Amino acid sequence: MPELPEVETVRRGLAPAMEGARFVAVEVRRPDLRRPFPDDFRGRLEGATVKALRRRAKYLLADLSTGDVLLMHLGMSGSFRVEVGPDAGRAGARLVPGAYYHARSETLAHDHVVFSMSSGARLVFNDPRRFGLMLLVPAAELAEHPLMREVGPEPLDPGFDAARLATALAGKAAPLKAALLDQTVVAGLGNIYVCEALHLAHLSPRRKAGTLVARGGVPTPRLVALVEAVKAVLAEAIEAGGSSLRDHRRTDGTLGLFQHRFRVYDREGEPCATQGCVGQIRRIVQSGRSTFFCPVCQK
DNA sequence: CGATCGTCCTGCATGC
DNA sequence: TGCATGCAGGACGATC
Repeated sequence: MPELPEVETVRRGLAPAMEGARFVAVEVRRPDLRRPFPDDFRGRLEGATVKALRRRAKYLLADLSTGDVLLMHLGMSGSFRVEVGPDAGRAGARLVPGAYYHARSETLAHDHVVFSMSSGARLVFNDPRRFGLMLLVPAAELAEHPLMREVGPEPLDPGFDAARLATALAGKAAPLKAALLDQTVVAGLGNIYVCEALHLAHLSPRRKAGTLVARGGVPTPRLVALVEAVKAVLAEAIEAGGSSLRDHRRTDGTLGLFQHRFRVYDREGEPCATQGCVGQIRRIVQSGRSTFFCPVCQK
């Protein structure tokens, strides 16, 4: 699913429809996502105003006027679509000048949650595989919530740097691929962007994570390059509106574009894109998941 | 404690 | 065409 760039793209799409708007009606059509919905989910949301819509790791966080935070995760296949009513032109214009939004549609298969907002927008959460999640957490408890407590640094924040990553990776025997997928090491990376970042940094996904840290916990030049690669790949992907494979679309229905810029992901057998490299992209399986890399230039 | 593995669920592509 | 199999952007809980 949605990794950090896709979740951030969704956040940017939802924000104009949610921020400053009130939940007028909340419909839960299917209460059994990854976890059951909280008791009185509807009652706690209706009437509440969204103060801000934030993202942390792959979670969307809506700060509510009631003191609750609505925490949402898209799982593997979750998406939102923003619909505006018969007054589509007006409402759409009010949401984002020039942006296209869905006209109000019939309910589709796997539409599990519908938020009707005072902005005039209907926000429909669709999730075929039902790995998604919605919870309400009192704001004061958010930082210590089990889902948030262990989450690592935001990779695009200045606080995520080589020194910070060195601390997390020091002594780790796990392959770099697995270490970067670990949300406590760095937040928001998933299978695609780990593959892409490792290729950009010319690092093998099979290399032991601890080998990027020199004695005394000092980051090696390779680790510095990895941090730069992670930031660059994520920033470029957000700029492109994320990647659209099977499920992910932007909230206005348009496709993200970053999949056209994959250098390794799902490119098994293709020539390596690294300047001057004669390698061919290979697919291997690590901890049960596909890894794509170039065995020639990734060391 | 840390590191793997299986599992949740549905849809789609592939191959026989 | 029909069916079986495997695979998919995530992450938790069990297990070693």
